[in-house]
Amino acid sequence: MLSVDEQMRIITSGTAKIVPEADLRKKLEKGAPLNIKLGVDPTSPDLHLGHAVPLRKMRQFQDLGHRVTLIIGNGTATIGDPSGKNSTRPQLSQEQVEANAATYVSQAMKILDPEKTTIVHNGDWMFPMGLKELLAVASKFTVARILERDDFTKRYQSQTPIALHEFLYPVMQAYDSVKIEADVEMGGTDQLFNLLAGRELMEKMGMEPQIALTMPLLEGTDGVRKMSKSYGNYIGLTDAPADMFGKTMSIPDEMIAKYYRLASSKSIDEVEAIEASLADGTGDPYQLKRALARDLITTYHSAEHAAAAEAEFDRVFKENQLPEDIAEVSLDLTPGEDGTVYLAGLLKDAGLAPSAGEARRLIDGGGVKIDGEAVAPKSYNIDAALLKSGTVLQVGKRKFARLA
RNA sequence: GGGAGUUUGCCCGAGUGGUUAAUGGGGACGGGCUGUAAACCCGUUGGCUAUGCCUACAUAGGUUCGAAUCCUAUAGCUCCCA
Repeated sequence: MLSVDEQMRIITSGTAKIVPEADLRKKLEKGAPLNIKLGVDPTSPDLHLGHAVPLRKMRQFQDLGHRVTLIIGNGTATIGDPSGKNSTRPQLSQEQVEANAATYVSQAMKILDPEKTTIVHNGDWMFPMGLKELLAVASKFTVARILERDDFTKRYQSQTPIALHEFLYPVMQAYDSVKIEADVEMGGTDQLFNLLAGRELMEKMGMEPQIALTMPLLEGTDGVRKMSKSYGNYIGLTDAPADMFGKTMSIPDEMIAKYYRLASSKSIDEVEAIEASLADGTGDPYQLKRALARDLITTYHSAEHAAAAEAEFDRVFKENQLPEDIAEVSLDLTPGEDGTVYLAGLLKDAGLAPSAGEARRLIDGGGVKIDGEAVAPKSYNIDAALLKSGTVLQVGKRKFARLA
């Protein structure tokens, strides 16, 4: 094991908050491997880069010789985490949760070291709990304490409903820490309250409290809101290499350093060199972004996929060539009596536009191309001869379809 | 249990009987410039083979020549009292 100082340097890098930092040092000084906890709610079947942030940190812990306990929140997911939400989350069925959990684990293992990872389901102890046990735990918290939580305060003040069961979420998450005897619990900054609840509960139940370690939230590809599937600004860990490349290229320059630090496989020293080069202007943001995209694809797919995705990107966006793989669509091209076909309808049927009306607007806006040629405004009905097998319809820069 | 208020398009938010899918902003999308970045400029933002037709301002009825706007009931939400 590395020295405590060296461990601290690696562990603290990129973190948002460690509460309390001094106690983390004390735990490390004992020399025994620590038990690092991360609870994940399998509310959606796949992970995105934002989820990868704490996983990356945990991997660093593992590389330092510590152990990780990954808690699949099949129990807590039935409550729905109120964190960062201004409304009650929908409660999920057990089947959905189980299915999601399976893919969740396989994706997490692309980052974590399986040898040093224990996976547990908190439903295993949550569901069999009787009212007696629940009350014993819940009685350790006061309503005032739970209401302190920012999300609840805001919702209460903005007259947004808070359902009673939502109060149980931090309580049950805290209980997880007791059950697995966590030394450190990881989470995003929005998890701080939940993590501190764990500290409190452990202490009240006569245990050494865990350390709360939060990671900054990673903003999505818009660079503004946190990465989230519901905002549509996410880079999914299972995204196809081409998508992963494109999405990475679309992040704002200001986010490059953060993405490297929180989500890439680069070491702390490498990240710091990149940060410095961006700060003094010697680093080319465009090239750094490309390199970042390659790094991500290499992690979640392979180096070969990364190279292929990059080549494809250049082909489509630098040279304005057609992509290699274009989905084929079978459309009814039967011309009307005047020898024309309804282009707006075709675009809709091909899935390139949500409605024929939208397709018309796209045509008028110059966003529709046939074999690379822009279609003139108002050409909703076009000569049937223009469309034959192999013809490529394009909407915007990235939506293509080839006629079967 | 009683009372008051509120409910508009993806989101916020104008609009209190009378041309009009309904001001404005955000977001999103398309075009230009670029590096699928930012900034900036332009356009679009209910459906429909469309100089028109249909559906829309929580839901269902009603008043009226005419309703997002008035009335009634129902539902959701919020607050106050108990």
